[in-house]
Amino acid sequence: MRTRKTHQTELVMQVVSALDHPTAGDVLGAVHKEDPAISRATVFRVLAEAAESGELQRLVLAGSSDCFDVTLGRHAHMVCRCCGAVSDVVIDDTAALEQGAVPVQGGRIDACHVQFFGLCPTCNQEPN
Amino acid sequence: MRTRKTHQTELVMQVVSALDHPTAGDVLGAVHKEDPAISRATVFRVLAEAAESGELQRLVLAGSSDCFDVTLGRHAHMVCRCCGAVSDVVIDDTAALEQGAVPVQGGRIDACHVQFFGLCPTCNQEPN
DNA sequence: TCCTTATTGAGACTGTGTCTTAATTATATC
DNA sequence: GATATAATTAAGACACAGTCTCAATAAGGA
Repeated sequence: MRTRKTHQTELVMQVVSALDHPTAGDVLGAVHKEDPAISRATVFRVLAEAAESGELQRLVLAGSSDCFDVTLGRHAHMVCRCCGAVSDVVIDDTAALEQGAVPVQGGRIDACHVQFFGLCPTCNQEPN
Repeated sequence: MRTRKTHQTELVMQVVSALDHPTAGDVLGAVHKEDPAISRATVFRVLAEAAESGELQRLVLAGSSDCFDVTLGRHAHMVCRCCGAVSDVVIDDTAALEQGAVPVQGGRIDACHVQFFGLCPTCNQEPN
């Protein structure tokens, strides 16, 4: 757990809140606009610790790099197949899906991860 | 499309069929037991091309490196949270889930990716 | 057998994420 | 306000998965 309040951590957390589902790289870019002296390791470390402590949610997505989300409640995500943007999706409970799932070789299912692909609002309105 | 039949491609495809959901690294390891002269680039390239042509399915999973599957039909996968092994899971149609999904910021949902986590048969039987 | 060109091997390169270590600095205590 | 100490940081090495380039090799048709 983090015991001291530092300029670096404050800035990272502020930037994460300001951006929409940023990757660590996105956060690093935005942080560097404010203070280029902050190191890459610090940004990755602060994000990892915030995710660890539950202050943020780390989104581990198929085919994208990890994103960070300030919305903590259970919800799913959509990855735009045009620009890669990640956005929130409200879904029904997946209990039924999990109930109906049969592990062919056996074993036990614990959890279910659902992720959508599609077009974000911006790309959906473009002529292509 | 591949027009020539080579020793390297034959060995890679044979190894993929023999293994269960191998990663490119797994395939490389197994290929090297037979012929250490085959290069990493060749293994990655052959796998990518086979996936591209539909001969194999590339599984892009959240939190794991890509795996290759000789089973082509639509099915889901379970990742063992103990050993990381990937195994097949038969699931119900996800159309209902997709129907009930609401993109909070708007946009359009195209596809749905479902992935399970749990214990593979082996890890499920261990005392821990 | 010879030629053409598809395929390969080697290794550079990229992106994402982690780890190590010495230097810095936030905060408690005086 | 000054000092001590231990948490935090900066820098950069490292690891891993995957891609790309390009000269060398070899498959298969003529």
